[in-house]
Amino acid sequence: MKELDPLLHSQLRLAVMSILMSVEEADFVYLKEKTESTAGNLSVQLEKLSVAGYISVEKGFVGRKPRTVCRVTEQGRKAFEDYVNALKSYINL
Amino acid sequence: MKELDPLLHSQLRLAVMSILMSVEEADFVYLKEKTESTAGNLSVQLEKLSVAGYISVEKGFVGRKPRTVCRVTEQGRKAFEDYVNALKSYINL
DNA sequence: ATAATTTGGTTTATAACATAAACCGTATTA
DNA sequence: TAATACGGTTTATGTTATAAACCAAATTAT
Repeated sequence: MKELDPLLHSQLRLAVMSILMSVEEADFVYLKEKTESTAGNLSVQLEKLSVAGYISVEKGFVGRKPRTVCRVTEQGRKAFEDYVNALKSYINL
Repeated sequence: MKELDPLLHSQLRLAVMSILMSVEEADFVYLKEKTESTAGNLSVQLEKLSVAGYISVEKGFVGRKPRTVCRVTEQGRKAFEDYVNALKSYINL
């Protein structure tokens, strides 16, 4: 049985990655709404994905309001695909 | 995005359930080998699945050696199927 | 004008969890 | 009879997820 990448095997991080896999880019507010997570939890998990190199996080301003934009990286895309393949050995489709 | 049953969203417990879904019954030693887990970890996770009603655990003896046999329950089977369906909303298959 | 609330977050504290290490009783082997 | 292995359980430890508290800036209400 293959190992399940612990960085992806977490509900919130998986949800974030899942969204980013299908959307080119998404900002903090959008991710928070879509995942129904708290801001604190989301902030922590985005940081982890970012440190792992699975996503890029751009912190900027729109007018004077902060705006954090996330994108999945090539590395993240690959990790996600590997994770899905590993999962298949657990839940025969 | 659907919730992922936290009891199943754990590598070892998922592996155990995955095995039990396809095998009628399996004993402790078999599960330990298949999952490559430590006995301690396996013991703890089996207990959790058992308390949740997802598996039945029969502790008996073969001669004087202990033998623990596990089976998935109807409730467990349903929970596993629900989990798989929930997963599909994360990793579009 | 200023006090209260909202927005967009981060940091810190806490509780749950996974895992490993230590242990136990019985059997077997040296 | 001493050491090792088998089949586990219990306890301790380190991570992890999550929530709570906080912060700065902007907006709304008084």
